[in-house]
Amino acid sequence: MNIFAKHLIDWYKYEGRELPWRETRDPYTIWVSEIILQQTRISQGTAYFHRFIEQYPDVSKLASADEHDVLKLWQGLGYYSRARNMLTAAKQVMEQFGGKFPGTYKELLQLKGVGEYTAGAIASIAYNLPHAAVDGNVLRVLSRLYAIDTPINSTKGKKLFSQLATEMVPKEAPGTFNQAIMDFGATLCTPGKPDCPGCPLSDMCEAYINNSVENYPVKEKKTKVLDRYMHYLFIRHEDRLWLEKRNDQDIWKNMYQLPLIESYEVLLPEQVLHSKEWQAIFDNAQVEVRSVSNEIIHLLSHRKIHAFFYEIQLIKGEVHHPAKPVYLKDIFNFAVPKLIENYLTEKIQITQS
DNA sequence: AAGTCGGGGTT
DNA sequence: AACCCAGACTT
Repeated sequence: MNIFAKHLIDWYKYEGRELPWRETRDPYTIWVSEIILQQTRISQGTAYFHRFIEQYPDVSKLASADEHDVLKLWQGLGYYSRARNMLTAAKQVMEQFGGKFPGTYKELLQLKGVGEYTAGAIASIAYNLPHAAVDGNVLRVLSRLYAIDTPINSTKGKKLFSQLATEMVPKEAPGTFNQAIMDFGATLCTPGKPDCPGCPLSDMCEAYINNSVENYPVKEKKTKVLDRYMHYLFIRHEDRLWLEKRNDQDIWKNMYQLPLIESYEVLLPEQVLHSKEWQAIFDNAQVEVRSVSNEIIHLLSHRKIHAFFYEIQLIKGEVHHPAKPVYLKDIFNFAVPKLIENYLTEKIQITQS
């Protein structure tokens, strides 16, 4: 075994974290944990992991689930394509792999939502196969260890780091090594203020030797954030509220929301009330606009959403909109984006107090 | 190769 | 405000 792997596994033995999904070798359970933890901190994902395994204890249960139920379970976690893809993948396991979770790296890669990282993680942790699992932690650790300037998110960088990681994986303990290097990156070789004095690899770390640890890893690009303006209509009539399902190829696909008037520039309430969209929705109906919320900023990784909530009472007439009236007592059964959840939670509390 | 897709914690 | 988190998919 190479010296890096030896030190990392030794460190892991004493400093590694105890995590729920480390108590099993079941590939389904490990898969669930890996998908949940994509771009997600353990502190945020753990509760979702427990609820997911409780509701869908095996792949056949998940395969026969309703997509909306899975999205509801995923609500608040973000990157909802993960939930939709898991349902697709579960059906793949039932149909293409006869209900048995695929047992090789190549087969794992065929599952929807499983990329190189996740396939390597499952293959190594569940099956002890010698594949690397290169996540953000591994990129950081390797870039420092070898003082590599190639951007980690460039095509060249991905290939290079994947190669390095694969060479480092010891055939004796691939799963243990992959979890060790990830824990090491998450708790010691951290993005800011890494604990170099307490690091068992500092003697061999090129970046530390050059006193340049903070310069690694190198990334190219930055995502530019676009503004979107969402004018949500909280339309009430007696004990019902209008909700619609988002179907477009867009954020929050297949989740529910309040009827929406969207613009790509700032609109005053006066302009919303006189917009074509508004006129089309309410036509000859009689409504009262009870209130308009302040601007609520909802930040996503690549969008800045400016949201406004219009509280509208339908007095009489019809609402011409694909949205359907649902009973207020049922609204929390619908999967909604965090932005909507926050508003509804606050609004219903006020309504009931 | 660049853009899309969430939400939350840390600095 | 910027960065990052057990990334993958689409264009």
